[in-house]
Amino acid sequence: MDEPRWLSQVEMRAWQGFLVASSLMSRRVEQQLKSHEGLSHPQYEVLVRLSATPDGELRMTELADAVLTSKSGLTYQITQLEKAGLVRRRDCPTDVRGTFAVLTEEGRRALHDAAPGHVALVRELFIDALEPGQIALLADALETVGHRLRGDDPSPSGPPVR
Amino acid sequence: MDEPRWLSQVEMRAWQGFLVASSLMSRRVEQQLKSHEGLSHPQYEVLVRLSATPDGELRMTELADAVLTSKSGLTYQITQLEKAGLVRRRDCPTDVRGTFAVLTEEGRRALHDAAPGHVALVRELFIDALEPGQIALLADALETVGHRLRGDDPSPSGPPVR
DNA sequence: ATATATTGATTCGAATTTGAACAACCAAGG
DNA sequence: CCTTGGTTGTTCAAATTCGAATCAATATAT
Repeated sequence: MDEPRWLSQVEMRAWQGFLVASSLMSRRVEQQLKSHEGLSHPQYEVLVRLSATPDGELRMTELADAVLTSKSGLTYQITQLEKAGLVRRRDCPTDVRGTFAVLTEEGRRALHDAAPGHVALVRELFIDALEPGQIALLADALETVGHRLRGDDPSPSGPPVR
Repeated sequence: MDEPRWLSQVEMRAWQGFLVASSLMSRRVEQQLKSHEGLSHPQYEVLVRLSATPDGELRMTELADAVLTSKSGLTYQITQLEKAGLVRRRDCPTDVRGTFAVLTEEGRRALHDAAPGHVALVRELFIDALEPGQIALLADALETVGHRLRGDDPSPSGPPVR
């Protein structure tokens, strides 16, 4: 790492743009959700994931992976959501250690109520700021980056020695 | 807002991709910086901004705006950096209320040491994952989104009446 | 069967973030 | 001059995040 390849101007713009967009978008989404249904963004994501499931339930670890948070972070959020009545915990019948997070009816309603405003904001600040062609390219590019970040990666930087 | 326009599949992919990339990238960068020079990402950004200045100093409010953090958040980080000896505070001569954050020599060295590893990570996970053409498109798209988020916006939704 | 390793979820402490409240101060107009 | 409004940075409490440690239970291997 003696002589690093610095970023070109356009690479810098992309990276800076990414940081700025991430940071500002995150705050706007957070504020919007909090002011509407009193949800945090992580909480909203939890509800979305649960609702996307046939039974409205998911194991804690699976859910933590899905919403990209630590296990302890999810424990905290589920506790909050449980206090709010939007989710409840259910013990796993086949594994005593396991716990399901289950979407309640009230949780489903909260999501139903929060979704339109949330989508409207995302559309206003993100989607509608861009040309349709840009959206498609963004989707591809960001998914590529996501794969590399996840590690389901064809070559992290030269093939793994195995 | 009675009947919201939901996201199309490709719009969903773009948005999800953005969330995933933001979240994972943020964590990776954080870990990398912390393990190398013991800096957090916000702290690194502070050092970068200060070093980009002729005198290596910036008013607190300006700096807070530059690194996209709240004023109180910056106060906290500068205090941390001051404890670490990488930054010091200097009272503004012309405005008693004002404070400059000033990069110390040690701070400059810490940035100098941390930068290569940081850039290498950004390159590995973000830049080098993409084709040059994708980088350029990302740069444009994300800057557009950034402008809208900042509000220096030609049309938040319909041109301003002026 | 029994020892060993792995997994599932929670608890805990430390670090960080935000917005509101605050105190002191500058700037401008009357 | 002096009031009025906006600015500057900090303090404060509350919420949230993470990783390490923990404890129990399960899976695996011998």
